Amino acid sequence: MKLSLRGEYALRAMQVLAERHGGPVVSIQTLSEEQNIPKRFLEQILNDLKSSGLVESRRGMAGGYRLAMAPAAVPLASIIRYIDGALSPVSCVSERFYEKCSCPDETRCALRSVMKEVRDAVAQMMEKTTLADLIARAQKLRAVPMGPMDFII
Amino acid sequence: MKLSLRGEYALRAMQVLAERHGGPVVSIQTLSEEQNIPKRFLEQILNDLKSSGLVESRRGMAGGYRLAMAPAAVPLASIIRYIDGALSPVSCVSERFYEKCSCPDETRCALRSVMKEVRDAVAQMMEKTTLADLIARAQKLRAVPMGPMDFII
DNA sequence: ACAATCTCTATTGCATAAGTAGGGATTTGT
DNA sequence: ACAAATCCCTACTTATGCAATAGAGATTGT
Repeated sequence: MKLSLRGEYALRAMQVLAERHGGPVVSIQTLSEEQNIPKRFLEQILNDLKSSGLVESRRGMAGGYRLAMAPAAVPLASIIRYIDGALSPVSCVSERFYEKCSCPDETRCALRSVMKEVRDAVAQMMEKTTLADLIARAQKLRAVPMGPMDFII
Repeated sequence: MKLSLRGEYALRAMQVLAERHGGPVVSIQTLSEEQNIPKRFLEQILNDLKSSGLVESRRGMAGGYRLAMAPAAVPLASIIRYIDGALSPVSCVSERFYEKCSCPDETRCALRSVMKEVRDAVAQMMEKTTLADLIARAQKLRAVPMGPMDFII
């Protein structure tokens, strides 16, 4: 039930790009250092994201990456789907990555109906949360930076 | 974001065992045929489930497996967690399989707070749904066997 | 020209998943 | 007692995908 590291890196990089949206492009170097992501690996991931149309790049000395659209227009689901594939726990309930499963009767499969609800919950969450929401959350978290336990010393 | 095949097989086998709860034990052979699961692979899985205490076995000629407890006492979450591990999309939000992540500040990570909500949604669903619920669903699905489109011809 | 960047393809190493195999132990039916 | 069907256990194989690394090329600003 896990996201790949690749997917996690993609989300984190995209969040940084979203925070700097409007400013100059951000280099892999910067993203890599800021988020502790292996540079060469991140390079691949950003290349994929570029193919997806979610980011644009600028080459050369002052090159780097930026979002291809406004943060509010990019749901997390798009990023994950492009990098990792299905959001569904089993592919027989996936809308975009459907594959037949080996169970005797898919139409009457009780497990399938449960998994469909899980899928819907996850998809709805990932669909409605955009990079802009991520930025808003980050701001709130900065405002109340510490958990309750951190005041003990 | 996917369940392993191993996990899916486990759930399907457990569902059959739940349906036959109270009756005689069910052999691997039967489970394998009924659910189209490779026999030898299923054998391993059932062995694992036995170690977890969720099923009991009986050896010998009329041997097989049965649930170790009532279907209503077995949430899907227990099965998945035992076979596949965490329900969380990233391990830094997992309650039982927590691992530190590589992001600069976990306590203020916006992505993490989103993932935590996803985790909670999935966990709640898997926790509240038991094998007994699965049986109930299966009965409802048998009562209304076909989807609307199936009436066209 | 040069340096910093992105671009593209390939390769490697590693872990895990999925499935297979063989032989042993236990129970039942005859 | 014996055979047949089953579970039990360990090991092995094979495939797949993930994570990371490598090298050579293209683009841009100075």
